Amino acid sequence: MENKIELNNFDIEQIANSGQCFRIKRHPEKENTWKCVTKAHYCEVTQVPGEKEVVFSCDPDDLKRVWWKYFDLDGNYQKYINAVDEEDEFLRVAVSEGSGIRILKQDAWEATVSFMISQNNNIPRIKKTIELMCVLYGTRHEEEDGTIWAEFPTATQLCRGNLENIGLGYRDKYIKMLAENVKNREISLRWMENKDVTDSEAENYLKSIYGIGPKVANCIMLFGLHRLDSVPKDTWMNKAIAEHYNGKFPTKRYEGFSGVMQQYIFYYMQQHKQIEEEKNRG
DNA sequence: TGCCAGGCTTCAC
DNA sequence: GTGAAGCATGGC
Repeated sequence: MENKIELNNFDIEQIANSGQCFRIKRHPEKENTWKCVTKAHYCEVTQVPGEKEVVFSCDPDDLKRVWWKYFDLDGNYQKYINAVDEEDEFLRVAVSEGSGIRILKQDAWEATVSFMISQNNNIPRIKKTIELMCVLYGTRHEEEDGTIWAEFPTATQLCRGNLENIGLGYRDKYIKMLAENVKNREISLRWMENKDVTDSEAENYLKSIYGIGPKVANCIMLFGLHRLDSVPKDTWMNKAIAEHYNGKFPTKRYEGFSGVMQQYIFYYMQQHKQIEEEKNRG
């Protein structure tokens, strides 16, 4: 079963490389194809770079129920792009280079653990560690064609596993405590999915968790709770804000979706970091 | 090889 | 409330 649809402002490669998720992987054999997992669902997404046509390998029901929401396909990203300040040359370029990015609606639990791991860490290593965690402790599945994949481990599964020596470094104690507290229901992430909960209430609750500070809290809010006004400030965002915004990003101007603008900037910074490194290598 | 990474906790002040 | 040290470890 297969679904072929045309999408605007959707680029699976940009999404995979935008640093908001760590489990979308390029298929090693199928051209222009990416392997995606969320909760207990697996899908292969195929798109020729620059083309609007996108093929989802899942059945139509899963596309509608699961992946449509995951990729935020009801979101009007052209509206966000049109809102960019014309005089903001930096943001205009960043948006034009990452116009296929969408803010994924990831599972809140997975986002919380993933971004806890991400602190003071590099993206290749984050991906590797999360993959190992999934393979070791997550529920495994096999597709009809033999593809094997694993769910992100639940809190209970993580409590059963050994979290040392899988590359977590000093963060293992944060994950261990979080998993135990979620398992014992002393910490709950679901209540923050309620729209009546304000962003600052969610942020303060997240920051009260051992191992979560302002940056990780905002990542969880943006990528796991789809609170689009959250702006995570990591070393790259801080660099961009210092160089182009005199130390203060105009969140007010982009009220309601400033986190989307943040993502265009983060992606731009990542892309140009790579370009600079390649230049330096010759 | 040494510096850096989608930072946080702890402690001094 | 602010500032600085310490943290594990792989990527480059």
